[in-house]
Amino acid sequence: MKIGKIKGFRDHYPEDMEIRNSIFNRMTNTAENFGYKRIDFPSLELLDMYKLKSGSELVNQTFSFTDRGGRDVTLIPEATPSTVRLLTSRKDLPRPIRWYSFPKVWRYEEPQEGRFREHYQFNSDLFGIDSQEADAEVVGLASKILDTLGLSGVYEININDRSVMEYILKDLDVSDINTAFSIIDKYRKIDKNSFSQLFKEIGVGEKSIDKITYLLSEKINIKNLEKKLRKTLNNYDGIEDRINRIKRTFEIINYYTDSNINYDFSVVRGLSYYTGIVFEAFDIQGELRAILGGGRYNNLSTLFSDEEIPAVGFAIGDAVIELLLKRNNLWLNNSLKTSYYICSTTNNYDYPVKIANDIRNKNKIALVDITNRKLSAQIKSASSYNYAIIIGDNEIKGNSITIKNMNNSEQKTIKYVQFMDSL
RNA sequence: GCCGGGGUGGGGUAAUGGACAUCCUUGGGGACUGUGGAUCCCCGGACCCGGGUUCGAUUCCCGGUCCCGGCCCCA
Repeated sequence: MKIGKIKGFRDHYPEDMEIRNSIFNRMTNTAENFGYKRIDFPSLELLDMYKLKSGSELVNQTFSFTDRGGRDVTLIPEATPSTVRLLTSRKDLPRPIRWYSFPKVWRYEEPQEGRFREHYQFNSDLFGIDSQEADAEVVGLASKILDTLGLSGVYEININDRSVMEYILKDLDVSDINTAFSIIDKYRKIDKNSFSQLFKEIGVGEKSIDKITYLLSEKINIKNLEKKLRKTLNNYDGIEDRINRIKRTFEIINYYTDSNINYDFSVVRGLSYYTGIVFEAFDIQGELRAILGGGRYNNLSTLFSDEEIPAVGFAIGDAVIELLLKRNNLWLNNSLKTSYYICSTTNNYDYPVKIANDIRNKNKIALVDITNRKLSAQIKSASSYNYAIIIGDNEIKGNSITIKNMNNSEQKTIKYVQFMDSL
């Protein structure tokens, strides 16, 4: 009987993993170049960790079960709570703290384009500083990662601020802020009438709805942010400091990337724990769901400890990135390691094994064909490597190797010491 | 959880209520006893699962499952 795999889960074969590794390495390497240190944590956590955070229907969207000890546990649906748990468990860490992680995360939802039940998620966070510099650094790292993957010009980042939105909504006499956020989150998915209707249902007047719609109607250049708010709000002065900070944040982000950065009032993110800046990256053509998302969550730490630790971070799932890279012909292996496939026409492998070892000591790829097949079959196997090295009685006697470049078929026999010196 | 479209060797496909299920490709081997990606030959490998209708089902019907996509939700 054939055993299939579980819905929404993926297998990855070598030809896929080579590229995946190469892409993932570029992402982590960029984070390390920013001074971020890697952490890791269990794939299984207590369900309470997520109940604390939001409660609601979250539990239905996780892979959860009761273990043999009667504990309710879940495969982690996101990295942030675990990251904050690690943070609050160590009081001795010098701040600011820059961490990244690259776990698999799980969500029990119907698979669709760019979404699986298991996926890799790159996360990075900056703890201990609540400032425009910290906000800009994290947005900057996010864009730098996309730039490093070759996506410059293909994406844009849309930024908003939860505290600004809260101020605006209060200024416009909206009382049910949380529901208002979830309506705003739907803005780009539903038509204007339904949008207005939802706001009416929570008792928002038509004038306010018009103003909200006016703000959300388009992504704007940061230069126009103040003007637009002055025109809309009953009282602008109370938000002035916050707007100035955002303007500064945008200025600093310009030092990290040339990509388009917009202010977009419709970006609020689904998570309830965000307190300041929130941002998402999208492909310019708007064909895919968000490439990455993040924001500031200053009070999440209070779920685990008494101390409030400022935090700002973001996450990138591998699924949408993969789609986007493939659409732009960037899903490529950029590993530069040279590879050698050693063919042997004798069944004495002493010399080939020694050669392979020496090559590996030079940090290059080498493997020995130990099949005893005829040479033509071995050469065929070698065709996916950079070089074939042929070893027979002649080479053994002469302390030499015959090396064939598999790209242009050029072949020569040289002394072994000469070959090693050339590596 | 809901809706739509799908499921034939590893990948891509053809046909069929009835006999050994088609072709391409990949893989293994050979023609070629020390030279690959050409050609030719040989070999291996498939009807998603269960039930129903039928003398007989890969084919028709129902259910399930998985895949693709959409909704809900979004970490």
